[in-house]
Amino acid sequence: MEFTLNLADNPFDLYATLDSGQVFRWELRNGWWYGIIDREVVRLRQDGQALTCVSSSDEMNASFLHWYFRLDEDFKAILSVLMKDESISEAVQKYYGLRLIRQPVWECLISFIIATNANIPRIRQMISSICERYGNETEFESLHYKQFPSTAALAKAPIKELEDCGLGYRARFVKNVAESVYEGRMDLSSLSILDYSEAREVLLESLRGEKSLLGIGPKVADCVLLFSCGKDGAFPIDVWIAKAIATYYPRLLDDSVVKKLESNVPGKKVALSLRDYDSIGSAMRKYFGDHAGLAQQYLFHFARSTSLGREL
DNA sequence: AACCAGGTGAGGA
DNA sequence: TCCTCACATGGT
Repeated sequence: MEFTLNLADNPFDLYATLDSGQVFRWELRNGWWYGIIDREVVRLRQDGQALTCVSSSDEMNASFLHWYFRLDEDFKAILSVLMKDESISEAVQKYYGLRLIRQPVWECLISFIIATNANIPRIRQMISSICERYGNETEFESLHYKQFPSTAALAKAPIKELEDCGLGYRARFVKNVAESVYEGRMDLSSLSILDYSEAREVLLESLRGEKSLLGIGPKVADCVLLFSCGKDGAFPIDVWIAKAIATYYPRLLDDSVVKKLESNVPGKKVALSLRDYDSIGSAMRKYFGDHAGLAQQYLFHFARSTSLGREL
């Protein structure tokens, strides 16, 4: 299947979108972005207003791609609400057309468990390793690609093997969550139906009683809710966003929270309580509105690309 | 060679 | 409920 979408005046930046740290498996080769969405291999390229898609499956059609990249929304209207000050406006202008993606929830959940306390190149490496070892193969244009591993494959994987994929101490979290999903104790398909706080409860609380080693905290939960469950108000707070907020938006936060963020000097780490974390999320939703999550994604990408990390 | 990375859970005040 | 610390490992 091959087709070309005309983006017309619908702002879209394929590169920024796939390079913004929401997805970890897309690769740029010879001018094409190669990716695997569920079972299907796809290659994409953007030439101005034209977005060309080639894949082996008829399911990878224009309407799916619209859904996946959220091209059917009134993006300009959403952005105009977000651009309330100089800081966010600069970030939006720099990566204009960066979109949130609707990615498969299982892959997203495992990916962001793996992402804890690691940098993006290493996250990509770890995910690539588990796909290589546990993923089913798909052929495309006479090359072989690996799908993201099934719940069964990761649930049954020995912890030692997962550690060998470079996961380190994350191995037991991945196996534990995989078992929970595989055995039906955690229902990922319910998340997009529930509202934000209900869905968050499912991720954070559903297994607390029986097992304490889960690996899903508020940040991982927010990533899943934002990047694959359509909870547009979710506002994941990682070290980069914490720096960005301390720099650009201290006026929106309680003094005590600002002090904690500012005390994040070399050698120390952000130690936000759940209460503080949630208060920041609420403040940002109040300020940016229902699409605060998109603002978060621009600020994240912007913070990482500037010298924010070194200067603070 | 240290320090850091899309954080979280355990344990103790 | 909050704070501190360990955690595996590779990037910078």
